Amino acid sequence: MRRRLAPEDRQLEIVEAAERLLAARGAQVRVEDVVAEAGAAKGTFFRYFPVWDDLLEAIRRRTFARWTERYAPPAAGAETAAWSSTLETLVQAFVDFTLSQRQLHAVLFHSDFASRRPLAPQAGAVGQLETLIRAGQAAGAFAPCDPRLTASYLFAVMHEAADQAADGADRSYVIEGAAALLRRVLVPGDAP
Amino acid sequence: MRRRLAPEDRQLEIVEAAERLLAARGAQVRVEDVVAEAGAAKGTFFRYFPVWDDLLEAIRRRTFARWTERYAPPAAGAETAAWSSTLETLVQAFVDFTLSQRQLHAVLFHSDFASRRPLAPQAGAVGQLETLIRAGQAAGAFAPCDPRLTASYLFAVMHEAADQAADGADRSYVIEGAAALLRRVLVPGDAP
Amino acid sequence: MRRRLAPEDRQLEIVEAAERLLAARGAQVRVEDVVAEAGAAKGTFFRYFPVWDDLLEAIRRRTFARWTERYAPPAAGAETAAWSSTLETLVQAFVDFTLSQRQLHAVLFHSDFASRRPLAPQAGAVGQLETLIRAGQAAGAFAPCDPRLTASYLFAVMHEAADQAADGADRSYVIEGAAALLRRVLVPGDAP
Amino acid sequence: MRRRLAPEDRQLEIVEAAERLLAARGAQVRVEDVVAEAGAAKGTFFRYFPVWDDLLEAIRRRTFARWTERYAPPAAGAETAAWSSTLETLVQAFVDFTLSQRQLHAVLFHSDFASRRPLAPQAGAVGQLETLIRAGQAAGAFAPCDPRLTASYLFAVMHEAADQAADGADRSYVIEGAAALLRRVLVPGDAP
DNA sequence: AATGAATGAGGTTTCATTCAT
DNA sequence: TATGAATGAAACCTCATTCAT
Repeated sequence: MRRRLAPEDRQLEIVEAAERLLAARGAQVRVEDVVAEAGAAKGTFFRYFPVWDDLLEAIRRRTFARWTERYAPPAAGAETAAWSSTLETLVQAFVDFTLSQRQLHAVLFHSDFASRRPLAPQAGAVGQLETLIRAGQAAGAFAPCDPRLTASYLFAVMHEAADQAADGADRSYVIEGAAALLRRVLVPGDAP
Repeated sequence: MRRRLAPEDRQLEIVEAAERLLAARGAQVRVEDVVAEAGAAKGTFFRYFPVWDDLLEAIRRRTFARWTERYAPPAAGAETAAWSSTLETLVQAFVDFTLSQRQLHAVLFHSDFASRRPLAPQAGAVGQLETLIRAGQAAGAFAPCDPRLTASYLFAVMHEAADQAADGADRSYVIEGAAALLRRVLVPGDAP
Repeated sequence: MRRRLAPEDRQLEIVEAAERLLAARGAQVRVEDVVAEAGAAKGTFFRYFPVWDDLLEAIRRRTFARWTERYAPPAAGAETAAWSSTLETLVQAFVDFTLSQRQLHAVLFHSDFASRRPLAPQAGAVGQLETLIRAGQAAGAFAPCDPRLTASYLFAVMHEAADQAADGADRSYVIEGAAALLRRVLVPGDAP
Repeated sequence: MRRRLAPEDRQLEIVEAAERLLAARGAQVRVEDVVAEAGAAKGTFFRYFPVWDDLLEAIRRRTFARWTERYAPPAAGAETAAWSSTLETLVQAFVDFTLSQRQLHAVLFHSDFASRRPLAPQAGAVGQLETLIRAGQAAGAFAPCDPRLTASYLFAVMHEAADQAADGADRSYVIEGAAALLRRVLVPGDAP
């Protein structure tokens, strides 16, 4: 049963099959499962992803793209009166996005893969947060600080919020807590 | 070549051998390597650690103990005039401690093991930080907040600082940045 | 169904199983076949022969040993009046020995293995022939020549005789032809 | 990028590409490498050579042709006063020819291919040697013997000489040794 | 005739874990 | 309690060959 496809299409089928399985079963997925789900042969898998981690990297890229689609930060120079609520929206979106794909999240960001294939520092939500901080500073709404370093720290907080929620903590509570933390760090005069 | 030892001694030999190897070679270490280093037989290993993760858990416990030895937080009720510098000392100690055992850190906290065997929320440095926050609040030096949740968030920041330093960022710079963040969050009136 | 054996015994079982299969089916044999025949598990095979060629090398050694058992050259210094018939006996023994294990011979000496794992020059029948030549020369029965080089050439002839016989040529005829050739080369005054 | 060629030209391109690669990298060469080098598609390869061994057979034929070009034996009935030096020339030419394409030689004559696709007995240098022996006998210069069988034996010696040289033995020495052996076998009264 | 994506059996190797001794 | 041989599922990967286009 040989189906000939354009390489991009075939690759896409494999990636989507893998995403489906990883979302459902987490790290237990094997090459064999993926090709079964994708209706392809083993050799075909290795044509597109010579090493398993290559697949995970592709999935990570897609996940970032999906996130960017879901949450677009205010454009630089935007007249945003309410920077505080922007922060809250961000945290909320991030936590919900992460919760919506727990298992996949664990595979991509809490596994050996994550240390074998480190991310560029400006990739994904961290880079986005950095951009947001720069915009807020340019607008005079955020306190001065190293945007990149602060972004990595505050992203760690958001990430932790998502992990807490995934572990059963109350979603709104952790979101509000994290958002408050971000406000205190970024917004001058934000009193406890 | 059978060496009879008290069970605790035998177990200790194995753990220490494993620590040595994990510190040097990270995640590549196998049961076989450990028993070779420890001078024990494979079956003996599994008597003490029925599955591999049990060994890692034991090592994690020891690592926490070592950390507690190295950094003791101010006792509750202590008269600490300088809570800000307490925070800085903590961040610094934590980053240095983590850097001193990078490979081991990666295995314990950035690998599949970490998600297979989640930590109790109050374990290790997080619990310590929670205690510290409560003490600061009791002394009226820290702003009111949920100590446990805030501890988990701020620990995430410290952890990120250590990872940044491990990735080659300037140690003092990331420490200072993280300490500043902790101050802003905890100390009322800490202006940017 | 776990059978615990002394390592040598288990290794022997595997080698013997492999020999049986190689003799019967030639180069088509796979690890899986061998372990099935030997009643062992795949992992057991690789404990003893980390690489397939290691197995073939072991079999080659055994084959040489078996040959040495079957044909012992005259001891150095022996009073052998009839060096010519010694040569004939040698050729005949060699051809018959080779014919008795054609398939195995092909695998060991006419396959990629042979070039991947070259033989020491004095190994097996070549070394034996060298010894024989030296003995004949010491007895004044053989013409002077480089014993090692000549041995390698005359062994090539014997080998070719065996291959011819394996290919269907008349056994006695090729043996007599090869023996005559050896005589002409080694025995002074042997007229055509 | 489809290039239309006369079938013979296309086939020739493939064979030449394969020869180049086999000469350089020996048995590691894959169909994929060959078509890349030849600028053809995989399917095209199999149009001309339905199985890989067909390619090797074609190359073997070309190698024989090249050899015949390089070394032409004295025509039957030629007046060759110096049959001994003819033998020496032959050995020398053969060893040098073989050395000039070691890797290719190994693939063609010391690999599984050689046993999967046996040669006709009169092919190549063996047949040539047979012809030479017949000519020498016709001229009364060589002793009587079965020309075909003797040719196969003496060719084995030449082959071994080439292998020795390829393994690092002194070229002139092994050539002289082999030539002397051929003389002793073929030329009556050639004393040691 | 040409292309190159797809196939899938084959093969090597690893290693946590088991269990006979 | 200790030993270490044995297990076997997995994982990874290759590559000659096929065949839809």
